[in-house]
Parts: sequence; structure tokens; C-alpha cells
Amino acid sequence: MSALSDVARIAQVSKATASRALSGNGYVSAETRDRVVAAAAAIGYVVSSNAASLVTGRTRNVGVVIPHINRWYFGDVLEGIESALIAAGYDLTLYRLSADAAERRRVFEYFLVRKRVDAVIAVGIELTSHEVGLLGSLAKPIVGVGGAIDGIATFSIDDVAAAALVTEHLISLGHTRIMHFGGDQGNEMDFRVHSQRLAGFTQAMDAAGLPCGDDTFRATELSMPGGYELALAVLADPRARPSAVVAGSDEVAIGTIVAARQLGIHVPAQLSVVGIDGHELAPMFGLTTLAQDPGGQGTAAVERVMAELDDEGRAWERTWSPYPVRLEVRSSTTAPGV
Amino acid sequence: MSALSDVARIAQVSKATASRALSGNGYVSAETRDRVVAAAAAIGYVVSSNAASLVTGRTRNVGVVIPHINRWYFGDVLEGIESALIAAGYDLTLYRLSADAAERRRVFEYFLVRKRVDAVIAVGIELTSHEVGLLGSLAKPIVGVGGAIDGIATFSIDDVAAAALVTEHLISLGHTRIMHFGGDQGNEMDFRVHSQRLAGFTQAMDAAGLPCGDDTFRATELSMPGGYELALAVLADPRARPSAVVAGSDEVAIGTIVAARQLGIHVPAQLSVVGIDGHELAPMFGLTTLAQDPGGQGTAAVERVMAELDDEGRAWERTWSPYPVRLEVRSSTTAPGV
DNA sequence: CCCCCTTCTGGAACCGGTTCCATGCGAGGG
DNA sequence: CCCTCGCATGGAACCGGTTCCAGAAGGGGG
Repeated sequence: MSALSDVARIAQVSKATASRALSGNGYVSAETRDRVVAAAAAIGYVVSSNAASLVTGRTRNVGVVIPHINRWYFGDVLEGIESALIAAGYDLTLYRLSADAAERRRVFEYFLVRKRVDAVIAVGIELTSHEVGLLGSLAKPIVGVGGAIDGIATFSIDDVAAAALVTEHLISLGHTRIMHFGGDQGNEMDFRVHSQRLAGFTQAMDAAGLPCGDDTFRATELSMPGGYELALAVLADPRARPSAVVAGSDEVAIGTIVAARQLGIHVPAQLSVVGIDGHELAPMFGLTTLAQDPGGQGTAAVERVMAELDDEGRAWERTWSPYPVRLEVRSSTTAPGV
Repeated sequence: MSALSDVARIAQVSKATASRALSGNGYVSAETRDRVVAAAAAIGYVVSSNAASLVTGRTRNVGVVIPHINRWYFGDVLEGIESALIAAGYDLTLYRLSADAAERRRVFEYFLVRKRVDAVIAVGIELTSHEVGLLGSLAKPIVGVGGAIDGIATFSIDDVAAAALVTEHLISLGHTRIMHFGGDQGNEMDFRVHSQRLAGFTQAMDAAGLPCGDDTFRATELSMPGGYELALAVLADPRARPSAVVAGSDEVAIGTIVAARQLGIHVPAQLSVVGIDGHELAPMFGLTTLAQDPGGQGTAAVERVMAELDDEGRAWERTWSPYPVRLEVRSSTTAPGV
């Protein structure tokens, strides 16, 4: 367990000079620096980040709170955040927030508060104002990804516009009997995305004068099995079957396509399906979707965090600007059959 | 920024007593403890983990190195590790190792060494003996998940036996023209799993006296698109088509099924497909697979780490014991058609 | 020639806890 | 009655760095 004092002794300098030589702060002659660096290398010295953060107050560590790891969108965001942080020389401490309220409180009031993280990135989570205040009172930057949060800089797509856009795509193809397979509105974790995509669907349908109500919306878990089960149930009845489905996510869309094929319903001849997300599997299933870039949003969040950390004095505006999307038309959508 | 000395002053005790009262170590009268706890709560005091770890040498933080976040197996392991660590009051610092050798060195020689983590869990990564030695010289427990590593306690299934078992399942159904769609043997990250599953396949084929060579094995990335692309190419030629496929993972198996359906090949009547993993989507695609429990392996790894941390003196044997699996037969396998 | 400024270095305080050691006190045993 | 032991508490050292401050040396300008 070599310490800085060991390095200093070997290099025959003081702790102060050794510290300056290794950290690069302050005046050190080139010759002395070389001697210190050589001594450090000789005994395999590595700074204790605990000691360093104790005095500087900086940990070079960012906390990430995220509800799922194993869903495509979240995993992709996480990957983007991770690579950006490592590149910046920062650690990433991961907290998965389950629906368990007690655990969630523990994460915020214990784990995130112990001066262990310099900032927090919240992915796909609706933070309460209490939680925001808690972190804010510690002067820690908070940045959100996926789902705007009041008083916080957030990176996400415009979910209302996204859902409206894919719905309009179907309408422009001539569809009139369109259903939305969306997220469960009762889910307290990330209901904003669910309800906003539903709102976008409703908005586009209303604007086109198409029927839109209880029988054009069905809720499910936003996952492939969720979409699959729902589609099996809904599509089984040929008379109630819509000519097109707007899925709340690509996972739901793919589940719907698989279910349709299994029921002998041809996609897109008998059923058009659009998704939202740009899932990596979308090309494989020929899914028309509105692609977003989760990894890029993660990277952008990290950049923003770094900027806030580098310029603490500045009053950062906590706004939300929609992240760009692009419609990728594939073989799952066409004009309705006769 | 309230410090322990503030708490001590308000509660009218010394720092030493305040520390004992809050940490629970050493003698403190019940009355004093209450007073200290009340004082701490009043000013919203939270220990600085940096200061604490500086003197104790314990960070209550475990580093996890993992090659992918967004693949089912890895995400599931990570979820299992995360919940177990949080439950034990530990933080999880995440390092995704890419193929970039320089970045990998940086993670091991800089990030993991700074006395920031108490232990390391390596998921699906072949550690070099140099890396093991590096961590070992710091007396940090290292535990592996998925893929045995020399000199390290590892939790994983027996990949040779697993591949042999699913191959035997196909053989027992009467298949003789069986191919293996496995992992690329040139991939340096996790080649052990790839080569072991190939070895299990070869072993079962040889034991049954079935042909097994270059034309019964095809390599691809172990992902759905990888399996899909490969299957599209291989299955297109009706004469070269096998009657059954042993996929290197469920993702590859599902990609194969999707490709087969698209080519108009009926599964299982014209093509049986088995996978390995027990992917969450296996039921949806009716995939016969050998299910393992990645989350459980992650949890087991954490338990082992905690045990080693609690009993440092003991000489822990670094062995590998195979994790249990179970064959789940679904509708993707049947006897070969005529 | 003197003064000031820049560069370089060492001493010492400090970050915020934990823990060793000494001390005081009341109770129980011989 | 005295000695010992367990509990309770405070003082002070210490973990391993960073940084402020002071001082010394050398160079340039007035």
C-alpha cells in the first residue's frame, strides 16, 4: 500500500511537491517531475481517490438512476452514458430503481447523498420535487434522459409529436381503423412517456376526424411479450380487427407482428404496424418506426453534466429541447387492403 | 455541509462518541445514542463515505466489469448483481469493457486500483493472469460469472454439457443432419463460451457417430440479427439445408426461426431449432431451450463476494461449480419430417 | 545596485471521519 | 473494605492526499 509519502521519500522531495508533480497543478521543474513520476512508477503508486475527494470535494463519479437495465432503450442509454463517462475519466455508479418506494427512498436519501457522486443522471424516471430538492440542496447537477422533469435539464424526444407523426403516416396511407397498443397508464414509474404517446395518437386521430376512444386504445406492458399477448387477444376477432396498429414502442410492435404472423394475418397486407424507438431489431422484422438515438441522448446528458461541473458558477437554465427523430419506413406498413 | 463535529457539538458529546453512536461500534449509552441520532437528524447529517473509507479501507462499493449491457444474458446478470448489492448496502460501479485494449488497460490499472472498490465481479470476460494478479496483489476478492477463469471463483453453467445436452435432444428425436450456428471463434472477448458450446456440440455428434466438421458449423455474432442473417444465407439452399439447428444462444435461435418463417420454412416440421439460455422471449417464439438463470448467477456472485469480504482471513478456494440448467421443450423441435 | 516578479520547493493545516488509549465510575466478588 | 472488571466517554493520532503560505533563488527592469 504505497502512499504519496513513500513516493516523496524515494524521489527526495516533499509530499507537497510530489502531489504537484503527479496531479499537474502548480509549479514543478521538469527534472523534479520526472524523478517523482519515476518513483511512483517504481513502487506502483496510485492515488487514493478517497483521500483526494475528501479534500477536493470532487469524486469524479456520477450516479445513474434507471428503472430497467434489460430493456433496449434503457440499455442503450446506459451504454451511451458509460462510454462518455469513462472517456471523461469518470466512474459510473448504477442504481436501478424498482417500484419499491422504500428502496427508492433509500437510494436517494442514503446512497446518493453521501458525497459519493458529483452529479446524477436520471433515465426514464419521473423525479419528485422532493427528490429534486434533495439533490439540488447539495448543489449537485441533475440531468434527465427520456421524459422531461420540471426544473431539470432533460434530453428526450418529443413523445407527443413522435406518436402523432407515426399515426399520421398511417392516416396518409389511407388507414381509418387504427388502434394504439400503448403503455399502462397506471404505471407510476414512467407514465409520462406512455401518456404522451397516447396523447400524440389521439391528437393525430382527432385532427383527421377519425374515431378515437376506449375501443381504439389497449394498454400493455411495453415489452415484446406484452405486445405479443395483447395482439393475440385483440387480433383474434377478425371483425374487431383494425387495419393498422400504432405501437407504444418497437418492442410492442414486434410482439404484434409476431402474433399476427402466428394468427395467419399478413403484415402489411392485412395489418400495418408502426413502432416508435428505432429498436435494433426493427430492420429484421421490417418494422416501420420512428427512430431515436438513445445512446446519443446518454452521451448528451454526460456532456451537459461535465459542462455544469466545469462551470459551477454559471446559472444553468433547466430546459428541455426535443431530440431529433427520423421516420424509417420499412415493409410493415402499406395502404389498407380491400 | 454538516460534519460529524457539528453533530457532536449539538449533542454535547465528543466526536468519538458521536461516531460510535452513529456507526454502532463500541459502547454508547442508550440515552446518549438517542441524543446523537436526534442531533444528526436535525441537521440532516450523512456520513462522508470518503472520510470513512479513508480510515477503514472499506468503500462498500463493488466494481463490475462486463462486455455488453444490452444483451439479454448480460443485462440479466447485471440486474441480479445490482439488486443483491443494494440489498447488502453496497454500491455498484459499472465498467463496460469494449474490445479496445487501451481502454481495458485503463480500467484495470487506473480505475479499479484506486482503492475505490472492495471487490470486482467479472461477467463474461476472460481475465488475463496479469489482470488477476493485479487485483490479487491488492487483496481484492474477484469473482467471475459466465465463463470459468483460472484461479478465480466462478459461477456459470457447464457450457460444454449444455451444448451436448441440446444436441442430444435433437439426436434423440431422430435428427441426423444437424448444424451448429455458434459464436465467432475469433472474438477475443468471450471466446471460451463460444468454443465450449461448439465443443459440446461436436462431442455429442461424435458420440452419436454423426458427421461433424466444417460444413456443420457456421459462425456469427451471438445476437438476433446475427442469427437472422446467417440463417437467411444458409437456409436459402434447400439441398444444403439441415433438418435441425443447434444455436449458440437463444438470440441466434430466434433469429433463425424468424429467418426460417420468412423463407417459408416451417418450424418445426421442416426445421427444428434449439437454443441455449432460457431467453425471456423463448416462450413467445415457442423455442426449445436449455434454460439457465443469469440473475441467480449474479446474486450468487455477490453472496460469494460478501462472504469473502466478511472473512478475509480464510483461504478461499477458487473453484468453479456448474450452475444448474433445465431443458425446456417447446414447439420448435420435433422429429424430422420425411 | 536594488527591487520586484516568476519559478520552485517545503512546512503545515486541513478534509471528516474511525479507533486506540486513558480515564472515570459504579457494581460485584473475595 | 478493596480490588477488579465492564461500561461510558473524551483526547488525540491517524488515514492519504491537496493546498495555502512562506521563503529562496534567479532574472529583468529602472
